[in-house]
Amino acid sequence: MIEELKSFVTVVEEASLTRAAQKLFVTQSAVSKRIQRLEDVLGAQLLDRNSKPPRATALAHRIHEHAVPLLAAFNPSTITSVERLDHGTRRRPK
Amino acid sequence: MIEELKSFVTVVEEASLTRAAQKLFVTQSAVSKRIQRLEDVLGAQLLDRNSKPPRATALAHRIHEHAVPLLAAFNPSTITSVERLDHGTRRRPK
DNA sequence: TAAAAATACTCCATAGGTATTTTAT
DNA sequence: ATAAAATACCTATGGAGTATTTTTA
Repeated sequence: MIEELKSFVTVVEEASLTRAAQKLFVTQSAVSKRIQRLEDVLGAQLLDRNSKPPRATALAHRIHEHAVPLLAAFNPSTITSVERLDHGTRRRPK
Repeated sequence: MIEELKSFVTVVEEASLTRAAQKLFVTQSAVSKRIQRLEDVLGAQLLDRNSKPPRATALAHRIHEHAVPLLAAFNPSTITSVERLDHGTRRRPK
């Protein structure tokens, strides 16, 4: 889930599926499909494919704006040591 | 992906996995696992399970704060008609 | 002991990789 | 012509349901 969101953010910032894929250590195909999936649930376009590299739409920028702070909250460095669960915090299966 | 995030938000707001599951039209089991998945990627707890219903952690509230505006951006009503792709906007396979 | 959450198990959908085709420059 | 993105195809993974067990109150 975070991966999908991170992919989107990376694509917008790199303005390139290929470069985003490299940064994310996945295939260009995978990134392409992740964006398409997002577009499908949105029912709207995130990329304008009439140019190459594709240009992020206004909607994409709006979402990007909110996605970045969320990803930051997910960043390990923003998590305090007391919150971190290294071991045995969750009930263990017997 | 949005579903997973929406589940988290719903759980925090309902303060109950069962009620969240009902609202989301999925199983309590599914919601439980979605939260656990998020906790795993975070490496931190989102819920304090020492009480019932479980209480959202500070981290959970921090993430919730950012997740809500993002979900709003994903809401169809915030998408303009020109952005919306009803048909034939994406290149069609021949 | 009753209600809620976690788990074990199974099944199927789908995310991702490879190879290829299509498209923009 | 060439580099980038989209697609077809296939496979493995993991997400979701059911049934059950554990746990809090």
